[in-house]
Amino acid sequence: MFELLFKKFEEKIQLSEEEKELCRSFFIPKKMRKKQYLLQEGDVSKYVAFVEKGILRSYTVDEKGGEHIMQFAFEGWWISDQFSFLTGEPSVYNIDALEDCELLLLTKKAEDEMMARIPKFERYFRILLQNNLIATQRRLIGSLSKTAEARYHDLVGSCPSIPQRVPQHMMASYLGITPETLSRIRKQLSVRKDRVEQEAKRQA
Amino acid sequence: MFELLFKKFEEKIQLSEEEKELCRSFFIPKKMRKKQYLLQEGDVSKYVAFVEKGILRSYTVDEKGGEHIMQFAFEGWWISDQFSFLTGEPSVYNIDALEDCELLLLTKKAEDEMMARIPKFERYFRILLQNNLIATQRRLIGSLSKTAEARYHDLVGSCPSIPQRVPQHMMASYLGITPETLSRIRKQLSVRKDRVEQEAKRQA
DNA sequence: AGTAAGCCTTGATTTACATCAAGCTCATTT
DNA sequence: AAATGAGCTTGATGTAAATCAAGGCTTACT
Repeated sequence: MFELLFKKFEEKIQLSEEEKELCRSFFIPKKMRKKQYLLQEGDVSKYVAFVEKGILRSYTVDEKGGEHIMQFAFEGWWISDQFSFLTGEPSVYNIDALEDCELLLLTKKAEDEMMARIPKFERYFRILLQNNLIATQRRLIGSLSKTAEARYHDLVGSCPSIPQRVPQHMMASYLGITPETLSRIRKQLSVRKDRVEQEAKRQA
Repeated sequence: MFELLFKKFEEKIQLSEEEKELCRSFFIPKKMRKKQYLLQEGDVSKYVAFVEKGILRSYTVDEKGGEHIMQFAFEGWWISDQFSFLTGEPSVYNIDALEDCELLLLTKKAEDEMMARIPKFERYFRILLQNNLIATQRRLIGSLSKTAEARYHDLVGSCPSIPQRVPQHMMASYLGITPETLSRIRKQLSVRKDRVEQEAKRQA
């Protein structure tokens, strides 16, 4: 259950066996079924979740009922509403499972104790927050300056398995475009790819 | 010089007179002329800056030379490239002054020592990072789902003095639209406002 | 098996915004 | 005082993407 978590930790910080043992005790394992909510708008985010298996998404719903996906979380990623988690304010996000999932949950109390007992986690959690900010800033600049096609290209580039694992209308929602537009973009891309492949054949 | 800084601190944390005295010693006061750079793309961000007076902006420049403004920083705000500041990597942002400015600079070393000596600043700086993330997320959702007019409305709502203090083409860059489009939006808004005022007069 | 429901595609039309081009105003330079 | 240039406006035209509408393909219900 904890293999992936420790693998991820060890990309950034080193842990002794005792520390790992201690670590385990802070997390609550949880299985979730597809479509199940981890967090609903208006509730307080009690956990940060580490994804051992499956995919989740966080999203807001606007006045007209439109969904806007803030984040997808695949295996090895973290997901939560950081703001609600830290402040105890009700969340504006929903988080739900796109597939059956296995999670490791951390409460605020557990996180604080973890940082107190193993101070290098201070740094670790700060890096997570940092990376989240950077990714969001990049996405913002992209959404202000790039075409829908370029944004789709970036998304698939940074997460190649996404078209296989996430429904197309959700990718559209993440990109801030309609499902129709994404469908047309994909068609164009495949036509263009075909042409390139034909060229390559003719060359050979 | 430090009045505004302490006022801002005291919105979130309490400080004794000794702590304030100690605090002062960590900051480097700096005056900047209009158009002067605090940070240039490719350099490492050595400071976080607190703005006592004036306005700065951070922005990226794309391949085609287009500027994309990430942030404006007015009196009482903080500005830096958090990523470069924390990691020591070269920055992708430029930061420059839109007016003559008075800043209080904090190096990484000073920030660390400040947090070590007065631990409540751990919390303070985390809150800053947090708020930055939340604001960026909100702006992202807006840029994906709202019209240019609604985004302009939000901007002016959250910072009413901005049209007086920031050139229009920079607001356009922040909003991700052309100066022409912003000009037309403002015209429409003023026409609509006039109509409402005429109505009010007729009522009276 | 049959019907419904969700998801994707495709076409026709509309809309928001970009681009291109010209002219205006005001501050700065010479 | 004339000239230069930056910033804003306005109009004409072009384009990316939204909207509206319909049809086909799977998967799920009963």
